[in-house]
Amino acid sequence: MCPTERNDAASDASSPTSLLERASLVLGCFDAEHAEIGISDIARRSGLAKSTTHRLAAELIRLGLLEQGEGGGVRLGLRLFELGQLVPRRHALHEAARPFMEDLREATGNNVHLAVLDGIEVVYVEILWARDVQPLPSRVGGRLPAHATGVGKAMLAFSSPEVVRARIEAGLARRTAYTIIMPGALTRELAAIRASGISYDRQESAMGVVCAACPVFGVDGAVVAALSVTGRAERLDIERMAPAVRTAALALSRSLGAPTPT
Amino acid sequence: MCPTERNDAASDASSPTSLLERASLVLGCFDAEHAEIGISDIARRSGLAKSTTHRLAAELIRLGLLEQGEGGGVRLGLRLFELGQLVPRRHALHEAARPFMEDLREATGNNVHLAVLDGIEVVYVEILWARDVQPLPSRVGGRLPAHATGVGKAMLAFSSPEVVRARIEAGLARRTAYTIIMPGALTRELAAIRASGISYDRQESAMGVVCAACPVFGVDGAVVAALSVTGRAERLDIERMAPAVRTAALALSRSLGAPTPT
DNA sequence: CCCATGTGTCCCACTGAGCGGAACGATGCG
DNA sequence: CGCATCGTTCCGCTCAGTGGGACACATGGG
Repeated sequence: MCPTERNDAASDASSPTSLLERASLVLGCFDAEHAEIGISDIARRSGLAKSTTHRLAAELIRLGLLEQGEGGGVRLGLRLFELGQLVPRRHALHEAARPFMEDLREATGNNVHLAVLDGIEVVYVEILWARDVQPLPSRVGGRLPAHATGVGKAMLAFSSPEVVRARIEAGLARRTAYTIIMPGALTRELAAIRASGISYDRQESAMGVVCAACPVFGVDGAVVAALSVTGRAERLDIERMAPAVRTAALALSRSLGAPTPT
Repeated sequence: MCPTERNDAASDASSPTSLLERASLVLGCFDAEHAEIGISDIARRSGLAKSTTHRLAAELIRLGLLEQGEGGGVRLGLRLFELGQLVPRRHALHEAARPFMEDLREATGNNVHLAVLDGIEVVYVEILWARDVQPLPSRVGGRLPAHATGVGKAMLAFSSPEVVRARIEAGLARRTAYTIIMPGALTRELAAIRASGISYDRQESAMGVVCAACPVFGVDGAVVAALSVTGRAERLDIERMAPAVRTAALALSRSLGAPTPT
């Protein structure tokens, strides 16, 4: 429903100039809720001409980036999954972080998240679910604005001022009643995180969801990721989780070759 | 080393006509061993002109499909990981198969693989490693010729004759001394698998690696995946594993809504 | 029953996006 | 120092890609 508004938000107003941009627009039409889409639907969402979409889709299918679905529509192809598994930012972290994440789940009994910063947004790279799987909105490969998540704030706090400025200038979109939307409030929050080394999310990204997060540093001392323990507000005491998260994040940072913090 | 031969194998001899094909060639230059590559290197591998490669890479970076590496080169971007997580063929299976795969690892104590058939090759969708992680060559997102793997033969055996013919016509490449390379031998092997419901890999894909695999069926009764228990030849008695693999595959098929086999 | 509206597919004249040879400055190795 | 190779930039030519329009087919309401 409301099939035309996606394009307005995605491609601003200018028609895409390059073919690759058009193809990228087509790929961007898919999400977790829309796994298989028809040609006309894609054309509508992406704002491309139907004939263009058709030809583009046919080519993408030939390359394995899309594939013919069962309901006559098309869906993302296995080749994308293959390529996705090779992404270094994800791969290297995945390997290194896995044991520490398992420790953290064992110690806290809660959901453990690993995320990286991509520009001004966070991308979840790995999630370990707690034993009693309580459905959380987060998803591996999912993308959220950095200012509205625990892991995002943890990484922003230790990023360059340019990144923080870019985040603010792009707008601090509200996600819940608790989301930090004032630039001044965000700056103060980041200073507090920098001082304490721990970042809390008190229902700022989704109602009823809280987390405690810590930054993870790489060889050059720059922040490369963030770890968090996440759960439902009524069950999880995030202050009590802080030491465990911090310990795991420090251990992971050390194993990545980060210089020992002063 | 030998930087020019990749292109000869990948793009046959004809220069790629479409821009998307060129971009796909660039993305295809990356693998597990080559996570970050320079522009000139990509140009050499893909057979494209250096200026073309440069412009292409810049655009792919703009779209998030590539990103600037640390050593001056470029690497696959996070957006590819994102898209890869949305691939339905992987996603739906992943969710459904996980508990059965864990059962199987628990029951056998060995490595459990889940793979799907993509054309005439298999792609590993999920791998659960045994407690004592003995390094196997398989990798999530990895791709192998179907005729040379246990999971591949399991799926070929229950695929349409056209798929089998396509596999044979594309050539039964040898991977080890035990790989089935004669079309007649493959046809006979597939008939045996069809009869018994179980497929064995006796060091046919890699020396020292054996597995027992079973097909997994979907709603329409067509094969959608394969499960296997894999291990090192000197430690794993694959005949003893067969009942467990078969049980898990049947249970998974049933949970996917497959019609009960006659 | 037909018409209206949806789908996926195909055609083709026009044009501007992309190609790649060439040249550039920076770096590094012998 | 010269030579090689790196990433980057420029620019004229040309053919790949565009998109409006037409088509066959399925659906479903009057």
